[in-house]
Amino acid sequence: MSTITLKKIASILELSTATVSKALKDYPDISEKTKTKVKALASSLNYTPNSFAQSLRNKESKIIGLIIPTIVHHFFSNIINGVIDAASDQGYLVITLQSNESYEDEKNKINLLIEKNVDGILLSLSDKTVNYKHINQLIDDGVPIVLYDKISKSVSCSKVIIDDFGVAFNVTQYLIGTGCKKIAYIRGPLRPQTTIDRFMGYKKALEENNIPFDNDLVYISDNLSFHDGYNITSQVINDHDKVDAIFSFTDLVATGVLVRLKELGIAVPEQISVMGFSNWFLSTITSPTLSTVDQPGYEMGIKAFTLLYNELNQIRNGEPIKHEIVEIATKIIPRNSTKKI
Amino acid sequence: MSTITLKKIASILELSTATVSKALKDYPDISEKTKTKVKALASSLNYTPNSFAQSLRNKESKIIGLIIPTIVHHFFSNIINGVIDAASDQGYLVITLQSNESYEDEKNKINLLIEKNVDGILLSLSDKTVNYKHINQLIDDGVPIVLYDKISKSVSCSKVIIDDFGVAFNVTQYLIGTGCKKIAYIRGPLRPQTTIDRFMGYKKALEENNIPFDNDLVYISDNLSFHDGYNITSQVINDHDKVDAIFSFTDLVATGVLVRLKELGIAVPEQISVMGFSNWFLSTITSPTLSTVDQPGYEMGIKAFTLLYNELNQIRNGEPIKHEIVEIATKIIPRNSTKKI
DNA sequence: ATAACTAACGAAAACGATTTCGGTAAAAAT
DNA sequence: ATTTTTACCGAAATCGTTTTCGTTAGTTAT
Repeated sequence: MSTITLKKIASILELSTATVSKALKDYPDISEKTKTKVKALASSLNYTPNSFAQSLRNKESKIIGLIIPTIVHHFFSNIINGVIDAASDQGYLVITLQSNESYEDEKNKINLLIEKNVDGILLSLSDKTVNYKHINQLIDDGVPIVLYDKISKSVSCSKVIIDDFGVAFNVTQYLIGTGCKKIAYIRGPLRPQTTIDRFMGYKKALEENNIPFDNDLVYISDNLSFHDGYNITSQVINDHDKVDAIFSFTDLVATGVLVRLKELGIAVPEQISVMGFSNWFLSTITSPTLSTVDQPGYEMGIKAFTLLYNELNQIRNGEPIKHEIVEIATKIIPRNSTKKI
Repeated sequence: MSTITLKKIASILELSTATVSKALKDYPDISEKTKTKVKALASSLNYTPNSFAQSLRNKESKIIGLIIPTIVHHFFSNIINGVIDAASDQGYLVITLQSNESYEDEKNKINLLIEKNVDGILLSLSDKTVNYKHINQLIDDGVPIVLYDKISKSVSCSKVIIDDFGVAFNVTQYLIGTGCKKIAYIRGPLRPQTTIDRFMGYKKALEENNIPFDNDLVYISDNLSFHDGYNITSQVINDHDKVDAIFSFTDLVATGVLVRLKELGIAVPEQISVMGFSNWFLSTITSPTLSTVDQPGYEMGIKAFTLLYNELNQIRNGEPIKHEIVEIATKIIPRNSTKKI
């Protein structure tokens, strides 16, 4: 009932709190005899240090903040999972918050975390964030922060990303390798770096294969939804003849593409190949199953925490802080919505 | 850079920290003049109270713990979302942890949260948990806890549930209403209360319609996976003639059922109706789309936090703690995998 | 003019854990 | 026998906020 403290243990053993504290942490200036005595009593009394007092004294909470654009999302769920696992391994706990792809929310949530004195923050930028003052402010204040997935090149901090450019390049190359020549591309919103890089990869691959880039073949899906994929597909078919592939920014959109193509009686992949991105679970159960790119959220989460953890240690040891940029490997997962090579 | 504290403000204004503290919290024994002076300086200096000191002093962290069996799961993602939203509204932050459906993990994660002095815990029991000592221990220690979704009737605390029995009863009734007479049921693991209740609801509906219960029509899916649904469907077709409906514990399993039936050339719903449970997103994109039951995770999350919050307030006010059991409404969502009434 | 209030502020003691800097005893060295 | 070590332990200051209980100066009442 009544919480048990160092003072209580000390008074029972007729020692000082200083001695008890040091005994529990194996300080060399405490005899083995009292150490074992103290430890025995502490464990029998089920003593756990008051974390508030520890945090106050040590100036660290052993808690980190994680800001996710949208929690209910397969990829980001995996990120959360990875972060929490990696953090637990090092004795850190994770407070998760959601930015809802809103700049205001992002700022507010960051402030909440700062007020709670988290030791560091893991952040994926909202699609609406175009101003990075709030992030740079954090960095100036010495709050360790690492950006993951949706990053900005104009912020100087550690980052975990995938090689969006390279992957999009390879995917396009792959489609061309299966004989596709007129590849429509459904891209995401204009601003985020990921959407820009993937778009550039797509474009570059066309160039290298001497396929003229046609801006009319590029469609924008603003909210990356099933319905966007569905509707855009109608447009694609309406606008163009002989499109033989649709490469879509994310699996959810690609699923909409598949459904619409089936309605239109267009054979996949015989007439049109469809390629997704992210390897959501649902890509394994569409018909036909969806070729896609594995985007390893769990690993990204692990890595993001690891980078943060490194910076935390650098700070603790008074070393200069080294920012690191890590690229997570991805791979194409061919399934039945694209032709065999 | 250097963190700014009450003491610092006090010395600048030549006041005591006591006065500054009270001024910021609008104590009546501070003059308006000094209040405005203090507040002005505090905000211009961007003062935020040190949460560690506050927690230590006030004995509350304004953080709650949330334990989820598996994070990467549509229903539970929605729970997380609801909890976080409801908590933020009241100034609480949420530490999320995962039990991985393991009893040991569940115990350990609870301990981590307790050591961090969270103000309360939201818990969904792991499938492996059959012993409730660790939970009752918490309750005895006065830690507010509310169970959600996967609960136990033998623990006395607040709970948020859906009426599993009633829903399963209604679903079965619904299938019978569309003309089904031989309904196979794919249930979940034996122990959890939700799986028991849903099974009982299924059974009861058969009884009330004078359809003899046949235990051979009940299959167990231990890990509630797509593959379980797929494989069990093979068995169902192999074991029985004239099965005209398969009611499955969760959408993921039902999706496996759909895929396997399609492979076997069995028409859905003409030959066999398929019913899922949970209304995952994927149930809207299967072919045919899956009839299911809406299981509102977001609302459950909100409600779960609300119950916890109520208990927190009762404790703060020294009132007796009242446990509450809330049932969240669910509804059947007919789609194309079942016949029209 | 004295007593009785009121208004406005501060001193100081928590909350628990950590750590520096001594201090005392016993053991070893001279 | 005296000095120097060594081995152990404790006092006390901190971390930053909160809150009780005074205290003082100024007001109002008698």
